Amino acid sequence: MNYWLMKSEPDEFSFADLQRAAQPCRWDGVRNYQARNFLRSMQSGDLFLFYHSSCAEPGIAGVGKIVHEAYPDPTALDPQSPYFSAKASNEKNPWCAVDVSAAHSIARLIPLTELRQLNGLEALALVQKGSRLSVMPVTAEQWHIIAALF
DNA sequence: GCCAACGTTGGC
DNA sequence: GCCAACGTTGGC
Repeated sequence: MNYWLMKSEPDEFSFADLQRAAQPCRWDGVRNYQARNFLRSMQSGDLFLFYHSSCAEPGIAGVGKIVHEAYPDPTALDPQSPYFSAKASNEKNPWCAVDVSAAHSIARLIPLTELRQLNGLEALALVQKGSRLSVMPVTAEQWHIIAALF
């Protein structure tokens, strides 16, 4: 089983939204090749840290799990979608999505400022200067350091 | 709202 | 293939 971290703007889709959902939710709209490649590596059952970005309190809001591996992202083909991509066609869609559900809630949001202070997370792209990667792997070691705060 | 840093585009 | 210009991300 692998661990991941994925960012979402809570104004768009928050961890609470995922918890409220009756069914698995599609994690779509990823339009960066490096992030896309990580989506493709995901397996059903993997856990991920649900990170809130571009908001008043950036940080980890909860834990989700992957319930369906990567498949072509339909929003890339939808001209009405903000994630529409002229590069994509039915025959050849470079973008993909996964399905996720909430795994468990955590006692409090763990702020980015606190994550930056932890030892052992230096290699995590999230805390590296200038990094904008929205989907990234988390090692078991990194996961346990963070999970100790749940 | 500001701005640093990044990824992408497109001219050459 | 280089690189300047541009658009986007995302913390502050």
